[in-house]
Amino acid sequence: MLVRQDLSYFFMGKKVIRIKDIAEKAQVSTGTVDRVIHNRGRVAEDVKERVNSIIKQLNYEPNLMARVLSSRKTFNIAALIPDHKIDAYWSAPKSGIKKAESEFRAYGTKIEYYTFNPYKVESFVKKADELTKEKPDAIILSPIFYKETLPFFEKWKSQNIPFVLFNTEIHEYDPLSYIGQDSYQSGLIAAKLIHYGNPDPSTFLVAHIDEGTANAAHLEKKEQGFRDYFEQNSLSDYQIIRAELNTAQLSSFLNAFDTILRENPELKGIYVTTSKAHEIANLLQQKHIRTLKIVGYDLVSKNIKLLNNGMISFLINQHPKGQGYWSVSHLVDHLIFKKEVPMLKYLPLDIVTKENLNYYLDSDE
Amino acid sequence: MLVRQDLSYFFMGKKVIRIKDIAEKAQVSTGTVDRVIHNRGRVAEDVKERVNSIIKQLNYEPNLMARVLSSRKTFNIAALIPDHKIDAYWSAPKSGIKKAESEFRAYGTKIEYYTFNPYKVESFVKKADELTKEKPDAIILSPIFYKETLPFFEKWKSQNIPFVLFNTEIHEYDPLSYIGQDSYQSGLIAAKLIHYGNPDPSTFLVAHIDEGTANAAHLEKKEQGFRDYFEQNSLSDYQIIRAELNTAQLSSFLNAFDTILRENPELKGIYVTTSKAHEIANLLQQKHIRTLKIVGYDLVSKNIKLLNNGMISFLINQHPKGQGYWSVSHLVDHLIFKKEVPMLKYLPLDIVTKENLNYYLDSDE
DNA sequence: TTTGTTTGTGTGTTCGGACACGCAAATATA
DNA sequence: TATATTTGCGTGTCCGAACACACAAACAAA
Repeated sequence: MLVRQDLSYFFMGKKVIRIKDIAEKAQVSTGTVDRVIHNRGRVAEDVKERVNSIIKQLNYEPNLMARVLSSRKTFNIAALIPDHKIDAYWSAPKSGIKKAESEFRAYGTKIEYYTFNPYKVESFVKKADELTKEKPDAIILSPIFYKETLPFFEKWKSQNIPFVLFNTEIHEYDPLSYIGQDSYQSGLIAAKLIHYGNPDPSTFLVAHIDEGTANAAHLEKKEQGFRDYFEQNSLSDYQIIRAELNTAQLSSFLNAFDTILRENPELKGIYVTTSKAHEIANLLQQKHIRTLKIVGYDLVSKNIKLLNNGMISFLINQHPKGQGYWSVSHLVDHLIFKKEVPMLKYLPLDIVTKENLNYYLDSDE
Repeated sequence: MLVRQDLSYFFMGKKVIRIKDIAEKAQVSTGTVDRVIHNRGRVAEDVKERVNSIIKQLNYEPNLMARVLSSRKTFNIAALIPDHKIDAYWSAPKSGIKKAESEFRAYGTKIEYYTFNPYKVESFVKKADELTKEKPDAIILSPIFYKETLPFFEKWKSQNIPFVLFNTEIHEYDPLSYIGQDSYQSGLIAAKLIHYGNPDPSTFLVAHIDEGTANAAHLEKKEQGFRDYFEQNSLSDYQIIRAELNTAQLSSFLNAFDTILRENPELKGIYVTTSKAHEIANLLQQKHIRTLKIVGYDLVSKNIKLLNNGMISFLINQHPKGQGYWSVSHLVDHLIFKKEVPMLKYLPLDIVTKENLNYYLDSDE
């Protein structure tokens, strides 16, 4: 008969501590140590303290492999996200979620998708209701409807279901974690880029296109960052104007834009705070106007085309794929590995030109 | 007595395949399946085929947790890297390696560091010799000395020790993987940035500072990218000049630079292809020249200071930390998880301004 | 005092895979 | 033919942690 002896092995000169080692040192059984670790009760107070102090002293770190393997739970994560068939932007976060899903599948995570129409509140509420009924172990969502989301937060909170937000930040009922971009900083960057390309005093337009109240806070922060750049650098001879445009009503959109062009002959740059820079760029292309610098957001295909032909100067990439990925990753760290996860994770803001576009298109963060 | 029955559990509707399941279906024992999987021989040919076809058919994916847990090997990885006390640039890759080390410690990886003086070949050779004697399970290195590295590659190759290169690319004796930046593309980007800020025809300087032959290929590629940008965009009325400067001999450096300034009154921008943009920026600051746009590389503290006060317009970040991290990560994927790893990984090129600097300073990729 | 419940602790099985060993049958060598 | 060796396959233990269960002692209720 084979008996491999108890190695209690060493790693980098240090003994690797197992529950068994703690048990021996504390003169109790592994079961007791386990009960202490998981606070499952049924342990005498003095023993508990003794074990805990030994755990601390030996700097015990549980073996995650063994933990995952032995407690073979499956965690159901619900992802409440906008339908990418309706707004292409959302395909990136989804692919990030999918990437994480496949990476963490082995740990027993399962993701159920609830997709809603980003332009219809009812659709959001309906899906959120469905999801809540299923009582998932955790939730990922982009709460683009502020008012309607709050009651759900309350419910999840009371049911102790952790949720992670991405893309859109809501502070109330603190989520486990928020993954997103720093809108204010991105406004600063946009300003820098536009200013850098137009060193002489002129007029710049901040255009909020096609996003109503849903993202209002974000857009405001972006605009504030943009304006503050000029303020901070004492560039008071630059004029910043703003416009809210909606391409749904095409003719009024065209009119409004024409008016802006007419009334601002000194206009040299446009900062589009949403992913709709292509709407403006297309228009300018049709009008054969090539003197305006456009800075926009997000690597959606329509933007990419116009970045490549030079109509758009820069796109700021908010790592939408990374947002999806990290949302899941944080949840897995929390649920499975019981790690502390940061409450806030701002993803980097990448400045994308046609020259470095390739990296961001299929970067697998 | 408790008997938990064999669950052969389901996940997302699909049965999760274990060795046991394969064994049952193939009417053999798990030991046999194991021998097939690991090609340990001692299996009849027909059985082997049967098992293999079932593995394929059921799309068996080994449980990595279980694998790591049961085969409790420790892998010794040797990291051969330049001393960051001599050149600050190298602290970033090292911190990336350390990050990966702590992340993968649980999988049984141990990293031994061999640091050499990046300015002394002998130092490199000595450390490489030491390392080779230790017969590590894998090697990570930045082969900044081309000629001297080749014999080691040969040796490691013959000893079947996989090695990963980062930062500096050498094609011969193909490494397991190369992690680095696309120098040519970064030249293009630099050109775009400098041109964007100087739309009117003028002169630009490509300055190679303080790096001799070690990085020659890289620097050439950068310059080529820079020049090609103007070519591709038919900007033939821009003049591109080049200079190789060495700050070690200070007076000749100053003289050379003065000459350049004197002879090129139309000079509007400087592209520093190394991490030494601060040398130029400092000089210009002393001379109170603020009309030149400088684009350089790497977030070393001296550069950061000058980025923040506006002397340097942009820094291109080559993700040095990520290079270290991904080197280890690829090795772990290969050694432990037996995954396919890409032969080439170009990390993104980030355009850093003082506005988005924060993200890159402690971004934990 | 007897019976029931709570508290404290130890034991044994399991997760999926790796590998050492046992052992019979087939084949080779004497 | 007797003895060695190789080949093919099964069994059992272990990795470290989780958790179900067994069971004695302490305490409470009858």
